[in-house]
Amino acid sequence: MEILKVCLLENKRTKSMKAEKTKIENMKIKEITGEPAIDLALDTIGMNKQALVFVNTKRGAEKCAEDISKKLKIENEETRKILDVLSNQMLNALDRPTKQCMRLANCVSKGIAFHHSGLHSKQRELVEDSFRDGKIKIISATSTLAMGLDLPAFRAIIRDLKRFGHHGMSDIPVLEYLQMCGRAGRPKYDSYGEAIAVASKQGEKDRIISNYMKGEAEDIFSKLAAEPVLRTYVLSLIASNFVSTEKQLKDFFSKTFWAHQYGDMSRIEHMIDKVIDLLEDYEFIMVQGRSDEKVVNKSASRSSDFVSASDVCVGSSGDSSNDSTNATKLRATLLGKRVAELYLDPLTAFHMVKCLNTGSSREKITAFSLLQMVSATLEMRPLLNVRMSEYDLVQEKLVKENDALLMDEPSAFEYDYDEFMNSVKTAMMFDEWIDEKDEEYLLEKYNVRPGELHYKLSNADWLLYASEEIARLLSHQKLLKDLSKLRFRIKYGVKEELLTLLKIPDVGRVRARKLYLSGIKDIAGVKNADLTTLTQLLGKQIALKVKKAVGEDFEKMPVSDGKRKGQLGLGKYE
DNA sequence: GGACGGTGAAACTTCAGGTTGCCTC
DNA sequence: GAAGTTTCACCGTCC
Repeated sequence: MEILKVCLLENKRTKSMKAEKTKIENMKIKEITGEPAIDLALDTIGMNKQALVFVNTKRGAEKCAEDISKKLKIENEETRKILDVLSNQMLNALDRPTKQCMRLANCVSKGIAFHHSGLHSKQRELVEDSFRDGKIKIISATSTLAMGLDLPAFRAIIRDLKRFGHHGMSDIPVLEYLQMCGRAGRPKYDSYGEAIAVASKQGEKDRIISNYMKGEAEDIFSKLAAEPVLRTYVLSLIASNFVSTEKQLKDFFSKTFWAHQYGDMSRIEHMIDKVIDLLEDYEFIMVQGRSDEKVVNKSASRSSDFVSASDVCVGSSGDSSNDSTNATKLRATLLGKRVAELYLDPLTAFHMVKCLNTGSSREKITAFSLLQMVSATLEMRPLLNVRMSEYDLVQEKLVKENDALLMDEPSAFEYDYDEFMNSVKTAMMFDEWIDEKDEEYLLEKYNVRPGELHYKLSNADWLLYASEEIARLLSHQKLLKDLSKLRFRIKYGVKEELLTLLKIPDVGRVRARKLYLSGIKDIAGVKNADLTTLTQLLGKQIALKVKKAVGEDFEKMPVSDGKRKGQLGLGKYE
């Protein structure tokens, strides 16, 4: 078991502390830069050990890694070669290196790396693996690295204990602090480890000792208290037939940790009632037998959406209780059942239903209108923020696409107007992605790092899939093709014209575009193209595979390597 | 006199992380 | 709240 040695290092940046020497309990750290976190990292390298430095922003993680790497010189030729190879791998992880890739590659060439959610997953894995191999000595990271990773870090240097939140800068939770400390001295790698928190002044030092080192971890609160979570689970319980009456539903919640913590069951019941009303209004559930039963004006065609009682009710249909809530039967409609299966917040699903109804009555809808529809959901948050300098640009796009939008534009004075504008900007970013703009362009224009981009893209893909499922249930056949095409374009980041070529294995956005620009626009074009042309465009191996995929196996036939002089191989820079 | 570059102050911007579906177009 | 980035005004130099 590891022993945590928890120490404090005073930050000498503060003027009042300047006269004081940097001190750590039982340790002397050589002052090189005056930045405690950096000096500690350098000291760790001097001990031939490894460390993680935890900071509160992605930018901070990058700068910290850069600052440490600037102080290092790799003298051993063999080590330099190993790091150069690694650095090259980091640089070429994407089709085209971004500024972030170059920054990471530079740091890695000195054995230092940064790690945060903005990194591409390939780079993140490479960083973690190289730290385990001992090639990387220091990782400067945000809290991504604090959760559950088993790394051979002798030290966890916690530089920042504050983070920007909903109410400005605030202290990180004690639980998170403990998670960070727990990264040091893992049993597999060290007999003990050191967790070091950096304080900027005496007051902060005392606060860290009392709040974090001697403080107790926070209580855990049930997430059911959050309305989106509650309505999702109420629908889910009904749709999965886990409950079929109001009484069963309330009984279920009365036994949850939420009820235990909240105490006041009558208020909880009131909240559940509100959610039931909402779900009924949305036509995701049917409520029967309630004393104040509402008359919902449903069209005859819509009634076919409901699952029959025998389909959805659990065996309690013969329940003879006299209790009024027990008599109130809850059944999910087909639509409600699917919404629950898709794990969507009912509010999001209802927003989609409204938008898709609007879309189905239109002659034509654009990709942008669907992208804005999914961008305006809770699931897509946090959205890209519209800066003051970008306001005109977003407004211009809005004017241009106004007729295409599927939701109503809120008034500029409404509370959610800013979020609406943000949804337009987020949709603009997706729109540029499917217009074949690459990661570097999107990083420059929208300040979205590759890792965040791919997270947002997979979110958009999920929401578009959910929209497709809802459109299918609503019989909006016309929209199904648009949605499915858009999902494909989001996945690959391509214009519509490349969709056919992407069906060929080993052909992604880059190769498809090369083929298209050379006049090879579809499967027939690939069949008709001679192997030499394909080899010049894609390289020999891929050309053979592509030919094989369209039914022509050249594998055993002799073929001339049609590579032009100076042509690159099938690397990422093609 | 105008273009250009350097400098510093002021204004502005940004700030962690990442479940859930299905496999088809 | 703080750090980093962008913008802008001002000044000096050069042609």
